Amino acid sequence: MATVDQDGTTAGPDAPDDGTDAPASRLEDLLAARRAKLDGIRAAGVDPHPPRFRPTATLAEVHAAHPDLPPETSTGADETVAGRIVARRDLGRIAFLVLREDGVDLQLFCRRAALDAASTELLDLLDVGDWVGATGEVLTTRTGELSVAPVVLTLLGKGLRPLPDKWHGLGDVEQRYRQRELDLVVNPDARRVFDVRSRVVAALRRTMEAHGFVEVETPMLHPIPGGATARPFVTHHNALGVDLYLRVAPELYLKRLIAGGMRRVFEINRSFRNEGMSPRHNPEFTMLESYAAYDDYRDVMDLTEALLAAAATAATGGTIVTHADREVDLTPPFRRATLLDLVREATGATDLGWDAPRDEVAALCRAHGVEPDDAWGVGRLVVALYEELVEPVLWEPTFVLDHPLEVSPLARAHRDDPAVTERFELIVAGRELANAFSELVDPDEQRRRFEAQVAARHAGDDEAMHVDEAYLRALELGLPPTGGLGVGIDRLVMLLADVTTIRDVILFPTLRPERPDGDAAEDPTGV
RNA sequence: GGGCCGCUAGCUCAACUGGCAGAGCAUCGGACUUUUAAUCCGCUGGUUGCAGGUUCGAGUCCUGCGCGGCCCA
Repeated sequence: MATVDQDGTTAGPDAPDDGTDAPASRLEDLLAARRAKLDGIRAAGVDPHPPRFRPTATLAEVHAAHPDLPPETSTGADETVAGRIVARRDLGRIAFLVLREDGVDLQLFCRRAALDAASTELLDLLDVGDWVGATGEVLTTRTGELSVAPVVLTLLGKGLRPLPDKWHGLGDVEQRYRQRELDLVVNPDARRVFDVRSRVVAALRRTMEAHGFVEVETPMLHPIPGGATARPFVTHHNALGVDLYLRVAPELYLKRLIAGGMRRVFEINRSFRNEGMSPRHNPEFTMLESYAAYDDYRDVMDLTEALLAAAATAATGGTIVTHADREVDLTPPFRRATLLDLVREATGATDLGWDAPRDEVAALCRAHGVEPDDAWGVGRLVVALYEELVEPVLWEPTFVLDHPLEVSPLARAHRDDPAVTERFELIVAGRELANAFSELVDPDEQRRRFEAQVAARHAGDDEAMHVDEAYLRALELGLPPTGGLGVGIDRLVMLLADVTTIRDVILFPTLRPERPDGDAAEDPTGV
């Protein structure tokens, strides 16, 4: 094979060339070359998968401990570091390896004469992609680059597959999503986005806790899908012999906790909607939902502002962020405007009201390129105008208030106008980031709303809700006034990390499975 | 679901109007004691997404399929 003699010693520069060296270019050959080195490592008595390693410092810590050293400085400090080799430059009796750990790079300045015998042998068998530990002095090279000059190299894990191009990285978006691990190794921006995501979620949790909320976890397997108008995924429980639905929202269970006397609860977790995919929709996505006893939707607006300001600060250091080459000012307070006023403004129909004749509103829709559905009432028609004309162009954060009752089956009717609900959506950069309302807590009214949903379902709306008797029973137990909030975490991270597709903020976005080659795939459930 | 675009070596990309499938990087062999996409010399590497069709000849044209992207629903 390529570099290993039959007795397992390396075929280095001094070894005789027996002329059997296989070329290595096709993937198959690249893999074979690395396996040959793995064999050589084992033959040398080295465990390629050691059970444990103890660095004395992370690469980031080495950088932090030795800032701004002039060239050719010896620090006298010995460290043991570890990472993956992402670049290798061989210069005769010297080799430079670049280690990467947690997104931080550090150079190893390997003088063969300084390495012990085993490490010298190992050096010849190391490839880009391998995990390695190194012990030696921290110093700077002639060009001033901070480096560790190892005396000992330790193999921590052999990479058997080649890494993508060191300069161009991995460009194929499909591979980036299917093999996110590769994306994370070679594309620093992928790493940055998920660092932002982690900081944002942590900041949201801290803020909720600071506001007295308790984190809970409610079922993902629902006997009746509820809490949002959306098509669910169906699954099956074998032992119970029943179909269950992956939740489209945790809302109803969380409000049952308020009925049970938990004053303030929140959940950060996945929901699932069986709908089309787009740069803004993934079938599974993450929401923060919270419910607070005694609050109304105005209180929830204050909470929402605090959450966004905290998230923006965690992500970028401040509340003014850049998205798609434009500035977004997330400094509270945010603009507040009713949906009706925004539609009046956008259409010029200044006298538009919820009691307008349906025909007139439908005509207004057509005049603005919106095709009205026969099943839609005035409320839904005005929302259609809003979604077409207003939402996409709202750039600065805006609380859009008081959605029509027709499209808000779980929200309390407005205290001043029975045609609308006490509801808001927060729009930033043309996208809905949050949805909230003063919750409907009257069980009789809720039952009437559910029944209207069932009627809509029978009329062909397969996103309409079902009657959820367990939820109604909880409402009959009695709820105090309650303010509820849902925040789309994925979209929030998109905004704050300045990316335009949801797949870039989800580590493993949903994709059509790769077709199995050869025999047909077995049923993975084993039933 | 519909429309448009893409799929060529491990990676990033070329290949004119249908006429011998190429480059850089990586790999492999060699040189080199301070490199930074190291450099230099040499060699390799292909089911052009898959299946058909048209043609003397298909990466290129046609049909179907697969996967992805964008737009629309």
